[in-house]
Amino acid sequence: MTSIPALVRFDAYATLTPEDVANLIPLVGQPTKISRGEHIFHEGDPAPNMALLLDGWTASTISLPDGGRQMLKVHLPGDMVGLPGAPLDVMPDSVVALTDVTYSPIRADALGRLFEASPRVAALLFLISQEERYMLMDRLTTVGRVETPGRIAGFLLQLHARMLRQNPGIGQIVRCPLSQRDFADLVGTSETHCNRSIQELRHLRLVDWKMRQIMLLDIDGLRDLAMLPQRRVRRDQSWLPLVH
Amino acid sequence: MTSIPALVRFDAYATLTPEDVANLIPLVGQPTKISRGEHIFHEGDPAPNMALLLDGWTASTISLPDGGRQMLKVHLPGDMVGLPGAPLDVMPDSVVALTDVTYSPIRADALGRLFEASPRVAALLFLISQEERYMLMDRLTTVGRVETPGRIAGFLLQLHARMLRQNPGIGQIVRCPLSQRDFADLVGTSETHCNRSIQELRHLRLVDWKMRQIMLLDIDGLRDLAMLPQRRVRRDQSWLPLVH
DNA sequence: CGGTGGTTTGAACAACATCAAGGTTAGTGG
DNA sequence: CCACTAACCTTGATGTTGTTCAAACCACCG
Repeated sequence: MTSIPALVRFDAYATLTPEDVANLIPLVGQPTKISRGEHIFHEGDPAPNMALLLDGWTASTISLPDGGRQMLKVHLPGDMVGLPGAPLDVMPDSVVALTDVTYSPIRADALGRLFEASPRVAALLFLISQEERYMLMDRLTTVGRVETPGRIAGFLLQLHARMLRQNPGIGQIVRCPLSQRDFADLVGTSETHCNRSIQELRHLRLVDWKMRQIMLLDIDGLRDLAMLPQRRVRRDQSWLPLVH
Repeated sequence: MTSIPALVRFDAYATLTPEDVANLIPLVGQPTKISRGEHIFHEGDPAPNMALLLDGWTASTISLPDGGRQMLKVHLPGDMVGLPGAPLDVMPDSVVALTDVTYSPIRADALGRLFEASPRVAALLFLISQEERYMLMDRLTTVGRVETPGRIAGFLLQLHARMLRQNPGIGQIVRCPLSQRDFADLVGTSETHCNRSIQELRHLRLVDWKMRQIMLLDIDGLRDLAMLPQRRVRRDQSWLPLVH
Protein backbone atom coordinates (compact mmCIF):
# COMPACT_ATOMS: atom_id res chain seq x y z
CA MET A 1 0.00 0.00 0.00
CA THR A 2 1.17 3.44 -0.87
CA SER A 3 1.09 6.08 1.82
CA ILE A 4 -1.14 8.33 -0.29
CA PRO A 5 -4.74 7.32 0.45
CA ALA A 6 -6.09 8.88 -2.75
CA LEU A 7 -4.10 6.36 -4.80
CA VAL A 8 -5.53 3.21 -3.17
CA ARG A 9 -7.27 2.17 -6.37
CA PHE A 10 -3.96 2.08 -8.23
CA ASP A 11 -2.12 -0.30 -5.95
CA ALA A 12 -4.82 -2.91 -5.84
CA TYR A 13 -2.95 -4.92 -8.47
CA ALA A 14 0.70 -4.14 -7.87
CA THR A 15 2.65 -2.21 -5.31
CA LEU A 16 3.18 1.33 -6.54
CA THR A 17 6.85 2.19 -6.85
CA PRO A 18 8.13 5.68 -6.04
CA GLU A 19 8.42 6.20 -9.80
CA ASP A 20 4.77 5.22 -10.26
CA VAL A 21 3.72 7.69 -7.59
CA ALA A 22 5.90 10.39 -9.15
CA ASN A 23 4.16 9.78 -12.46
CA LEU A 24 0.74 10.07 -10.86
CA ILE A 25 1.38 13.32 -8.99
CA PRO A 26 1.18 15.65 -12.02
CA LEU A 27 -2.18 14.11 -12.92
CA VAL A 28 -4.04 15.81 -10.12
CA GLY A 29 -4.55 19.53 -9.87
CA GLN A 30 -5.23 21.91 -7.00
CA PRO A 31 -7.52 20.45 -4.32
CA THR A 32 -11.00 21.98 -4.39
CA LYS A 33 -13.63 21.93 -1.64
CA ILE A 34 -17.40 21.83 -2.12
CA SER A 35 -20.30 21.37 0.30
CA ARG A 36 -22.86 18.61 0.50
CA GLY A 37 -25.40 19.04 -2.28
CA GLU A 38 -23.09 20.92 -4.63
CA HIS A 39 -21.99 19.40 -7.93
CA ILE A 40 -18.57 18.67 -9.39
CA PHE A 41 -20.27 18.75 -12.81
CA HIS A 42 -23.74 18.38 -14.33
CA GLU A 43 -24.91 16.15 -17.17
CA GLY A 44 -24.74 18.26 -20.33
CA ASP A 45 -21.65 20.17 -19.19
CA PRO A 46 -18.83 20.22 -21.74
CA ALA A 47 -16.60 17.14 -21.60
CA PRO A 48 -14.11 16.14 -20.48
CA ASN A 49 -14.48 16.94 -16.81
CA MET A 50 -12.58 14.52 -14.63
CA ALA A 51 -11.53 14.52 -10.99
CA LEU A 52 -9.94 12.43 -8.28
CA LEU A 53 -11.95 12.29 -5.09
CA LEU A 54 -9.70 13.05 -2.09
CA ASP A 55 -12.19 13.22 0.76
CA GLY A 56 -15.92 12.70 1.24
CA TRP A 57 -18.56 10.87 -0.80
CA THR A 58 -20.16 11.74 -4.13
CA ALA A 59 -22.79 10.11 -6.31
CA SER A 60 -23.10 9.81 -10.07
CA THR A 61 -26.66 10.24 -11.36
CA ILE A 62 -28.62 10.49 -14.60
CA SER A 63 -31.87 12.46 -14.55
CA LEU A 64 -34.88 11.76 -16.72
CA PRO A 65 -37.34 14.21 -18.26
CA ASP A 66 -40.16 12.78 -16.12
CA GLY A 67 -38.35 13.81 -12.93
CA GLY A 68 -36.96 10.37 -12.25
CA ARG A 69 -33.33 9.87 -11.36
CA GLN A 70 -31.06 6.83 -11.55
CA MET A 71 -28.12 6.80 -9.19
CA LEU A 72 -25.35 4.88 -10.94
CA LYS A 73 -22.67 4.72 -8.30
CA VAL A 74 -21.46 6.27 -5.10
CA HIS A 75 -17.80 7.27 -5.04
CA LEU A 76 -15.41 6.95 -2.12
CA PRO A 77 -12.09 8.78 -1.62
CA GLY A 78 -9.61 7.49 -4.17
CA ASP A 79 -12.24 6.99 -6.85
CA MET A 80 -12.05 8.93 -10.08
CA VAL A 81 -15.18 10.61 -11.43
CA GLY A 82 -16.13 11.85 -14.87
CA LEU A 83 -14.11 9.31 -16.85
CA PRO A 84 -17.10 7.94 -18.82
CA GLY A 85 -17.54 11.41 -20.29
CA ALA A 86 -14.05 11.39 -21.81
CA PRO A 87 -15.15 10.07 -25.23
CA LEU A 88 -18.19 12.38 -25.43
CA ASP A 89 -18.91 15.98 -26.26
CA VAL A 90 -20.91 16.52 -23.05
CA MET A 91 -20.97 14.75 -19.72
CA PRO A 92 -23.54 11.91 -19.58
CA ASP A 93 -24.00 12.04 -15.81
CA SER A 94 -23.91 14.46 -12.90
CA VAL A 95 -21.67 14.07 -9.87
CA VAL A 96 -23.10 15.50 -6.66
CA ALA A 97 -21.50 15.71 -3.22
CA LEU A 98 -23.21 13.50 -0.62
CA THR A 99 -21.01 15.02 2.10
CA ASP A 100 -18.60 17.93 2.17
CA VAL A 101 -16.02 16.94 -0.42
CA THR A 102 -12.45 17.65 -1.44
CA TYR A 103 -11.36 16.69 -4.95
CA SER A 104 -8.62 17.41 -7.47
CA PRO A 105 -9.48 18.13 -11.10
CA ILE A 106 -7.71 15.90 -13.65
CA ARG A 107 -6.68 17.62 -16.85
CA ALA A 108 -6.92 15.67 -20.09
CA ASP A 109 -3.46 16.72 -21.26
CA ALA A 110 -1.98 15.50 -17.98
CA LEU A 111 -3.69 12.18 -18.68
CA GLY A 112 -2.04 12.07 -22.09
CA ARG A 113 1.36 12.69 -20.55
CA LEU A 114 0.71 9.93 -18.01
CA PHE A 115 0.14 7.42 -20.82
CA GLU A 116 3.46 8.47 -22.34
CA ALA A 117 5.43 8.62 -19.11
CA SER A 118 4.27 5.34 -17.63
CA PRO A 119 2.82 2.40 -19.54
CA ARG A 120 2.62 0.66 -16.22
CA VAL A 121 0.36 3.21 -14.52
CA ALA A 122 -1.67 3.45 -17.74
CA ALA A 123 -2.26 -0.29 -17.52
CA LEU A 124 -3.36 0.10 -13.89
CA LEU A 125 -5.84 2.75 -15.07
CA PHE A 126 -7.08 0.21 -17.62
CA LEU A 127 -7.68 -2.33 -14.86
CA ILE A 128 -9.52 0.21 -12.71
CA SER A 129 -11.81 1.00 -15.64
CA GLN A 130 -12.58 -2.68 -16.12
CA GLU A 131 -13.45 -2.88 -12.42
CA GLU A 132 -15.98 -0.14 -12.90
CA ARG A 133 -17.43 -2.13 -15.76
CA TYR A 134 -18.01 -5.38 -13.92
CA MET A 135 -19.47 -3.49 -10.97
CA LEU A 136 -21.93 -1.83 -13.35
CA MET A 137 -22.65 -5.23 -14.92
CA ASP A 138 -23.46 -6.69 -11.52
CA ARG A 139 -25.76 -3.79 -10.73
CA LEU A 140 -27.52 -4.04 -14.07
CA THR A 141 -28.04 -7.73 -13.37
CA THR A 142 -29.63 -7.26 -9.95
CA VAL A 143 -31.75 -4.31 -11.10
CA GLY A 144 -32.89 -6.25 -14.15
CA ARG A 145 -33.50 -9.66 -12.64
CA VAL A 146 -33.79 -9.49 -8.86
CA GLU A 147 -36.58 -8.18 -6.65
CA THR A 148 -36.07 -5.09 -4.56
CA PRO A 149 -34.76 -6.63 -1.31
CA GLY A 150 -32.15 -8.53 -3.32
CA ARG A 151 -31.16 -5.40 -5.23
CA ILE A 152 -30.61 -3.57 -1.98
CA ALA A 153 -28.62 -6.52 -0.64
CA GLY A 154 -26.48 -6.55 -3.78
CA PHE A 155 -25.71 -2.87 -3.56
CA LEU A 156 -24.88 -3.10 0.14
CA LEU A 157 -22.49 -5.98 -0.42
CA GLN A 158 -20.73 -4.22 -3.26
CA LEU A 159 -20.40 -1.03 -1.23
CA HIS A 160 -19.19 -2.91 1.83
CA ALA A 161 -16.54 -4.76 -0.18
CA ARG A 162 -15.28 -1.46 -1.59
CA MET A 163 -15.18 0.17 1.84
CA LEU A 164 -13.31 -2.83 3.25
CA ARG A 165 -10.63 -2.58 0.57
CA GLN A 166 -9.98 1.06 1.30
CA ASN A 167 -10.44 0.80 5.04
CA PRO A 168 -10.06 -2.72 6.49
CA GLY A 169 -11.31 -2.87 10.04
CA ILE A 170 -14.74 -1.35 9.59
CA GLY A 171 -16.12 -4.79 10.38
CA GLN A 172 -19.67 -5.42 9.20
CA ILE A 173 -20.81 -1.85 9.63
CA VAL A 174 -21.62 0.36 6.67
CA ARG A 175 -21.81 3.99 7.69
CA CYS A 176 -22.95 6.03 4.72
CA PRO A 177 -24.68 9.34 4.04
CA LEU A 178 -27.47 7.81 1.94
CA SER A 179 -31.16 8.31 2.70
CA GLN A 180 -33.77 5.71 1.82
CA ARG A 181 -34.70 8.05 -1.03
CA ASP A 182 -31.12 7.64 -2.32
CA PHE A 183 -31.31 3.87 -1.99
CA ALA A 184 -34.51 3.91 -4.01
CA ASP A 185 -32.73 5.88 -6.74
CA LEU A 186 -29.84 3.43 -6.61
CA VAL A 187 -31.85 0.25 -7.04
CA GLY A 188 -34.53 1.65 -9.31
CA THR A 189 -37.63 1.63 -7.14
CA SER A 190 -39.89 4.04 -5.27
CA GLU A 191 -39.13 5.42 -1.83
CA THR A 192 -42.19 3.68 -0.39
CA HIS A 193 -41.32 0.28 -1.77
CA CYS A 194 -37.68 0.72 -0.81
CA ASN A 195 -38.73 1.37 2.77
CA ARG A 196 -40.85 -1.78 2.85
CA SER A 197 -38.04 -3.85 1.38
CA ILE A 198 -35.64 -2.56 4.01
CA GLN A 199 -38.14 -3.59 6.67
CA GLU A 200 -38.18 -7.03 5.07
CA LEU A 201 -34.38 -7.23 5.31
CA ARG A 202 -34.64 -6.23 8.95
CA HIS A 203 -37.34 -8.79 9.62
CA LEU A 204 -35.21 -11.53 8.02
CA ARG A 205 -32.45 -10.48 10.45
CA LEU A 206 -30.10 -9.79 7.55
CA VAL A 207 -29.38 -6.20 8.52
CA ASP A 208 -29.67 -3.85 11.46
CA TRP A 209 -30.52 -0.60 9.71
CA LYS A 210 -30.85 2.56 11.72
CA MET A 211 -30.64 6.00 10.10
CA ARG A 212 -27.33 5.99 8.24
CA GLN A 213 -25.69 3.10 10.01
CA ILE A 214 -26.25 -0.31 8.51
CA MET A 215 -24.91 -3.45 10.15
CA LEU A 216 -24.70 -6.48 7.89
CA LEU A 217 -25.84 -9.29 10.19
CA ASP A 218 -25.79 -12.17 7.70
CA ILE A 219 -23.53 -11.66 4.71
CA ASP A 220 -24.22 -15.10 3.26
CA GLY A 221 -27.95 -14.51 3.56
CA LEU A 222 -27.61 -11.18 1.80
CA ARG A 223 -25.58 -12.82 -0.96
CA ASP A 224 -28.26 -15.47 -1.44
CA LEU A 225 -30.87 -12.75 -1.82
CA ALA A 226 -28.73 -10.76 -4.25
CA MET A 227 -27.97 -13.95 -6.20
CA LEU A 228 -24.51 -12.78 -7.22
CA PRO A 229 -21.15 -14.38 -6.37
CA GLN A 230 -18.43 -12.51 -4.56
CA ARG A 231 -15.93 -11.00 -7.01
CA ARG A 232 -12.27 -11.48 -6.15
CA VAL A 233 -9.54 -9.36 -7.72
CA ARG A 234 -6.39 -11.08 -8.87
CA ARG A 235 -3.31 -9.34 -7.58
CA ASP A 236 -0.78 -11.16 -9.74
CA GLN A 237 -1.05 -9.24 -12.98
CA SER A 238 2.17 -10.53 -14.42
CA TRP A 239 1.51 -8.94 -17.81
CA LEU A 240 1.81 -5.43 -16.36
CA PRO A 241 4.68 -3.40 -17.85
CA LEU A 242 7.56 -2.94 -15.43
CA VAL A 243 8.85 0.40 -14.25
CA HIS A 244 11.39 1.81 -16.72
CA MET B 1 -10.98 4.89 -41.29
CA THR B 2 -8.52 2.07 -41.33
CA SER B 3 -8.95 -0.64 -43.89
CA ILE B 4 -9.11 -3.32 -41.21
CA PRO B 5 -12.77 -3.64 -40.16
CA ALA B 6 -11.93 -5.28 -36.86
CA LEU B 7 -10.18 -2.08 -35.72
CA VAL B 8 -13.14 0.29 -36.27
CA ARG B 9 -13.48 0.94 -32.57
CA PHE B 10 -9.93 2.28 -32.39
CA ASP B 11 -10.20 4.92 -35.06
CA ALA B 12 -13.36 6.50 -33.72
CA TYR B 13 -11.30 9.22 -32.04
CA ALA B 14 -8.28 9.65 -34.27
CA THR B 15 -7.17 8.28 -37.60
CA LEU B 16 -5.02 5.22 -37.03
CA THR B 17 -1.57 5.64 -38.47
CA PRO B 18 0.30 2.71 -40.04
CA GLU B 19 2.41 2.64 -36.86
CA ASP B 20 -0.74 2.38 -34.74
CA VAL B 21 -2.00 -0.51 -36.85
CA ALA B 22 1.39 -2.20 -36.67
CA ASN B 23 1.23 -1.94 -32.90
CA LEU B 24 -2.22 -3.48 -32.79
CA ILE B 25 -1.45 -6.45 -35.03
CA PRO B 26 0.51 -8.48 -32.42
CA LEU B 27 -2.38 -8.07 -30.00
CA VAL B 28 -4.63 -10.52 -31.79
CA GLY B 29 -3.93 -14.20 -32.08
CA GLN B 30 -4.99 -16.88 -34.52
CA PRO B 31 -8.60 -16.48 -35.76
CA THR B 32 -10.94 -19.07 -34.28
CA LYS B 33 -14.36 -20.12 -35.53
CA ILE B 34 -17.31 -21.24 -33.43
CA SER B 35 -20.96 -21.96 -34.23
CA ARG B 36 -24.09 -20.24 -33.03
CA GLY B 37 -24.80 -21.25 -29.43
CA GLU B 38 -21.21 -22.05 -28.54
CA HIS B 39 -19.31 -20.01 -25.97
CA ILE B 40 -16.06 -18.07 -26.15
CA PHE B 41 -15.91 -18.42 -22.35
CA HIS B 42 -18.21 -19.12 -19.40
CA GLU B 43 -18.66 -17.17 -16.17
CA GLY B 44 -16.39 -18.83 -13.60
CA ASP B 45 -13.70 -19.71 -16.15
CA PRO B 46 -10.19 -18.61 -15.15
CA ALA B 47 -9.43 -14.99 -16.02
CA PRO B 48 -8.20 -13.31 -18.08
CA ASN B 49 -9.90 -14.48 -21.24
CA MET B 50 -10.10 -11.76 -23.84
CA ALA B 51 -10.86 -11.70 -27.54
CA LEU B 52 -11.45 -9.43 -30.50
CA LEU B 53 -14.61 -10.21 -32.44
CA LEU B 54 -13.85 -10.44 -36.16
CA ASP B 55 -17.13 -11.64 -37.60
CA GLY B 56 -20.62 -12.45 -36.31
CA TRP B 57 -22.48 -11.41 -33.16
CA THR B 58 -22.03 -12.50 -29.55
CA ALA B 59 -23.78 -11.65 -26.29
CA SER B 60 -22.44 -11.17 -22.77
CA THR B 61 -24.66 -12.66 -20.06
CA ILE B 62 -24.74 -13.27 -16.32
CA SER B 63 -26.81 -16.20 -15.04
CA LEU B 64 -28.56 -16.35 -11.70
CA PRO B 65 -29.10 -19.35 -9.42
CA ASP B 66 -32.88 -19.12 -9.96
CA GLY B 67 -32.47 -19.75 -13.69
CA GLY B 68 -32.76 -16.10 -14.64
CA ARG B 69 -30.31 -14.51 -17.02
CA GLN B 70 -29.36 -10.89 -17.64
CA MET B 71 -27.98 -10.07 -21.05
CA LEU B 72 -25.54 -7.21 -20.58
CA LYS B 73 -24.56 -6.40 -24.12
CA VAL B 74 -24.48 -7.70 -27.66
CA HIS B 75 -21.14 -7.44 -29.43
CA LEU B 76 -20.57 -6.59 -33.07
CA PRO B 77 -17.45 -7.25 -35.16
CA GLY B 78 -14.66 -5.00 -33.90
CA ASP B 79 -15.81 -5.18 -30.28
CA MET B 80 -13.56 -6.68 -27.66
CA VAL B 81 -14.98 -9.19 -25.20
CA GLY B 82 -13.82 -10.40 -21.81
CA LEU B 83 -12.09 -7.18 -20.75
CA PRO B 84 -14.14 -6.73 -17.54
CA GLY B 85 -12.69 -10.01 -16.31
CA ALA B 86 -9.12 -8.72 -16.52
CA PRO B 87 -8.94 -7.56 -12.88
CA LEU B 88 -10.60 -10.72 -11.53
CA ASP B 89 -9.63 -14.29 -10.75
CA VAL B 90 -12.56 -15.72 -12.74
CA MET B 91 -14.69 -14.33 -15.55
CA PRO B 92 -17.84 -12.55 -14.28
CA ASP B 93 -19.87 -13.10 -17.44
CA SER B 94 -20.31 -15.59 -20.28
CA VAL B 95 -19.95 -14.72 -23.94
CA VAL B 96 -22.09 -16.80 -26.27
CA ALA B 97 -22.24 -16.76 -30.07
CA LEU B 98 -25.56 -15.45 -31.45
CA THR B 99 -24.46 -16.38 -34.98
CA ASP B 100 -21.54 -18.32 -36.36
CA VAL B 101 -18.55 -16.33 -35.13
CA THR B 102 -14.89 -15.71 -35.89
CA TYR B 103 -12.73 -14.16 -33.18
CA SER B 104 -9.09 -13.74 -32.21
CA PRO B 105 -7.93 -14.41 -28.66
CA ILE B 106 -6.06 -11.53 -27.00
CA ARG B 107 -3.17 -12.52 -24.77
CA ALA B 108 -2.56 -10.52 -21.61
CA ASP B 109 1.17 -10.27 -22.21
CA ALA B 110 0.53 -8.90 -25.69
CA LEU B 111 -1.67 -6.29 -24.03
CA GLY B 112 1.19 -5.35 -21.72
CA ARG B 113 3.53 -4.94 -24.68
CA LEU B 114 0.95 -2.76 -26.41
CA PHE B 115 0.90 -0.36 -23.47
CA GLU B 116 4.69 -0.13 -23.70
CA ALA B 117 4.92 0.13 -27.46
CA SER B 118 2.20 2.69 -28.00
CA PRO B 119 0.88 5.12 -25.38
CA ARG B 120 -1.36 6.43 -28.11
CA VAL B 121 -3.14 3.15 -28.82
CA ALA B 122 -3.31 2.52 -25.07
CA ALA B 123 -5.13 5.82 -24.69
CA LEU B 124 -7.55 4.78 -27.45
CA LEU B 125 -8.19 1.58 -25.51
CA PHE B 126 -8.91 3.75 -22.47
CA LEU B 127 -11.50 5.72 -24.46
CA ILE B 128 -13.14 2.56 -25.76
CA SER B 129 -13.46 1.29 -22.17
CA GLN B 130 -15.12 4.54 -21.10
CA GLU B 131 -17.56 4.15 -23.99
CA GLU B 132 -18.55 0.77 -22.65
CA ARG B 133 -19.12 2.39 -19.30
CA TYR B 134 -21.50 5.12 -20.41
CA MET B 135 -23.40 2.60 -22.52
CA LEU B 136 -23.83 0.43 -19.42
CA MET B 137 -24.84 3.50 -17.43
CA ASP B 138 -27.53 4.32 -19.98
CA ARG B 139 -28.82 0.78 -19.87
CA LEU B 140 -28.88 0.71 -16.08
CA THR B 141 -30.84 3.95 -16.18
CA THR B 142 -33.54 2.71 -18.55
CA VAL B 143 -33.82 -0.67 -16.82
CA GLY B 144 -34.01 1.03 -13.44
CA ARG B 145 -36.33 3.91 -14.21
CA VAL B 146 -38.22 3.36 -17.47
CA GLU B 147 -41.09 1.02 -18.29
CA THR B 148 -40.59 -1.89 -20.63
CA PRO B 149 -41.48 -0.26 -23.98
CA GLY B 150 -39.04 2.56 -23.21
CA ARG B 151 -36.33 0.08 -22.20
CA ILE B 152 -36.72 -1.72 -25.51
CA ALA B 153 -36.63 1.61 -27.34
CA GLY B 154 -33.46 2.60 -25.51
CA PHE B 155 -31.70 -0.63 -26.35
CA LEU B 156 -32.76 -0.44 -30.00
CA LEU B 157 -31.47 3.12 -30.34
CA GLN B 158 -28.14 2.25 -28.75
CA LEU B 159 -27.74 -0.80 -30.97
CA HIS B 160 -28.75 1.13 -34.08
CA ALA B 161 -26.24 3.90 -33.33
CA ARG B 162 -23.48 1.33 -32.92
CA MET B 163 -24.40 -0.45 -36.14
CA LEU B 164 -24.47 2.88 -38.00
CA ARG B 165 -20.96 3.74 -36.84
CA GLN B 166 -19.57 0.47 -38.06
CA ASN B 167 -21.70 0.28 -41.19
CA PRO B 168 -23.19 3.59 -42.36
CA GLY B 169 -25.87 3.05 -44.95
CA ILE B 170 -28.02 0.53 -43.12
CA GLY B 171 -30.66 3.27 -42.90
CA GLN B 172 -33.27 2.76 -40.22
CA ILE B 173 -33.24 -0.99 -40.39
CA VAL B 174 -31.85 -3.12 -37.58
CA ARG B 175 -31.28 -6.69 -38.69
CA CYS B 176 -30.21 -8.73 -35.72
CA PRO B 177 -30.25 -12.36 -34.60
CA LEU B 178 -32.12 -11.69 -31.35
CA SER B 179 -35.35 -13.43 -30.40
CA GLN B 180 -37.97 -11.79 -28.23
CA ARG B 181 -36.69 -14.05 -25.48
CA ASP B 182 -33.29 -12.40 -25.91
CA PHE B 183 -34.84 -8.94 -25.81
CA ALA B 184 -36.58 -9.88 -22.56
CA ASP B 185 -33.21 -10.93 -21.11
CA LEU B 186 -31.68 -7.68 -22.31
CA VAL B 187 -34.20 -5.32 -20.76
CA GLY B 188 -34.95 -7.36 -17.65
CA THR B 189 -38.51 -8.53 -18.19
CA SER B 190 -40.44 -11.68 -19.05
CA GLU B 191 -40.88 -12.99 -22.57
CA THR B 192 -44.63 -12.47 -22.35
CA HIS B 193 -44.44 -8.90 -21.23
CA CYS B 194 -41.70 -8.17 -23.74
CA ASN B 195 -43.95 -9.41 -26.51
CA ARG B 196 -46.80 -7.18 -25.38
CA SER B 197 -44.49 -4.18 -25.14
CA ILE B 198 -43.25 -4.79 -28.68
CA GLN B 199 -46.86 -4.85 -29.83
CA GLU B 200 -47.31 -1.52 -28.10
CA LEU B 201 -44.34 -0.09 -29.99
CA ARG B 202 -45.84 -1.39 -33.21
CA HIS B 203 -49.24 0.08 -32.40
CA LEU B 204 -47.66 3.48 -31.68
CA ARG B 205 -46.10 3.23 -35.17
CA LEU B 206 -42.62 3.57 -33.69
CA VAL B 207 -41.26 0.36 -35.19
CA ASP B 208 -42.08 -2.17 -37.86
CA TRP B 209 -40.92 -5.37 -36.20
CA LYS B 210 -41.04 -8.64 -38.10
CA MET B 211 -39.03 -11.63 -36.99
CA ARG B 212 -35.44 -10.42 -36.86
CA GLN B 213 -35.82 -7.31 -38.95
CA ILE B 214 -36.74 -4.15 -37.08
CA MET B 215 -37.41 -0.88 -38.89
CA LEU B 216 -37.19 2.21 -36.69
CA LEU B 217 -40.10 4.30 -38.01
CA ASP B 218 -39.88 7.22 -35.57
CA ILE B 219 -36.50 7.72 -33.96
CA ASP B 220 -37.55 10.85 -32.07
CA GLY B 221 -40.60 9.04 -30.72
CA LEU B 222 -38.42 6.15 -29.58
CA ARG B 223 -36.04 8.58 -27.91
CA ASP B 224 -38.93 10.22 -26.05
CA LEU B 225 -40.02 6.83 -24.77
CA ALA B 226 -36.51 5.84 -23.74
CA MET B 227 -36.06 9.25 -22.07
CA LEU B 228 -32.33 9.36 -22.82
CA PRO B 229 -30.46 11.91 -24.96
CA GLN B 230 -28.40 10.91 -27.94
CA ARG B 231 -24.73 10.52 -27.03
CA ARG B 232 -22.23 12.11 -29.39
CA VAL B 233 -18.58 11.13 -29.40
CA ARG B 234 -16.02 13.89 -29.64
CA ARG B 235 -13.45 13.18 -32.31
CA ASP B 236 -11.01 15.91 -31.37
CA GLN B 237 -9.14 14.26 -28.54
CA SER B 238 -6.24 16.67 -28.61
CA TRP B 239 -4.74 15.22 -25.43
CA LEU B 240 -3.97 11.90 -27.14
CA PRO B 241 -0.26 11.07 -27.26
CA LEU B 242 1.19 11.41 -30.75
CA VAL B 243 2.85 8.60 -32.64
CA HIS B 244 6.52 8.36 -31.70
C1' DC C 1 -41.72 25.92 19.23
C1' DG C 2 -42.30 25.59 14.42
C1' DG C 3 -39.58 24.14 10.37
C1' DT C 4 -37.12 20.60 7.71
C1' DG C 5 -35.56 16.33 6.06
C1' DG C 6 -36.23 11.85 6.69
C1' DT C 7 -38.99 7.52 7.80
C1' DT C 8 -43.24 4.91 8.11
C1' DT C 9 -48.08 3.54 7.04
C1' DG C 10 -52.46 2.85 4.29
C1' DA C 11 -55.19 2.23 0.27
C1' DA C 12 -56.12 2.15 -4.65
C1' DC C 13 -54.22 1.22 -8.91
C1' DA C 14 -50.90 -0.05 -12.66
C1' DA C 15 -47.10 -2.79 -14.24
C1' DC C 16 -45.33 -7.09 -14.53
C1' DA C 17 -44.72 -12.31 -13.65
C1' DT C 18 -46.29 -16.83 -14.16
C1' DC C 19 -48.51 -20.60 -16.15
C1' DA C 20 -50.66 -22.75 -19.80
C1' DA C 21 -52.08 -23.16 -24.32
C1' DG C 22 -52.47 -22.26 -29.21
C1' DG C 23 -50.58 -20.45 -33.50
C1' DT C 24 -46.96 -19.38 -36.80
C1' DT C 25 -42.69 -19.89 -39.29
C1' DA C 26 -38.49 -22.02 -40.97
C1' DG C 27 -36.13 -26.03 -41.55
C1' DT C 28 -35.57 -31.10 -42.44
C1' DG C 29 -36.12 -35.48 -44.33
C1' DG C 30 -39.00 -38.47 -46.89
C1' DC D 1 -44.48 -31.39 -52.40
C1' DC D 2 -45.75 -32.90 -47.91
C1' DA D 3 -45.28 -34.32 -43.06
C1' DC D 4 -42.95 -33.43 -39.12
C1' DT D 5 -40.23 -30.91 -35.80
C1' DA D 6 -38.34 -27.22 -33.21
C1' DA D 7 -38.02 -22.62 -32.26
C1' DC D 8 -40.42 -18.74 -31.88
C1' DC D 9 -44.38 -15.67 -31.40
C1' DT D 10 -48.97 -14.67 -29.49
C1' DT D 11 -52.92 -14.77 -26.32
C1' DG D 12 -55.67 -15.38 -21.98
C1' DA D 13 -56.29 -15.72 -17.10
C1' DT D 14 -54.65 -15.01 -12.50
C1' DG D 15 -51.85 -13.38 -8.85
C1' DT D 16 -47.90 -10.73 -7.30
C1' DT D 17 -44.79 -6.90 -7.19
C1' DG D 18 -44.32 -2.27 -7.35
C1' DT D 19 -46.31 2.76 -7.96
C1' DT D 20 -48.70 6.69 -6.58
C1' DC D 21 -50.73 9.74 -3.55
C1' DA D 22 -51.69 11.25 0.88
C1' DA D 23 -50.92 11.60 5.51
C1' DA D 24 -48.79 10.71 9.95
C1' DC D 25 -44.72 10.33 12.54
C1' DC D 26 -40.10 11.32 14.21
C1' DA D 27 -35.68 13.43 15.28
C1' DC D 28 -32.96 17.26 14.88
C1' DC D 29 -32.01 22.21 14.72
C1' DG D 30 -32.29 27.07 14.84
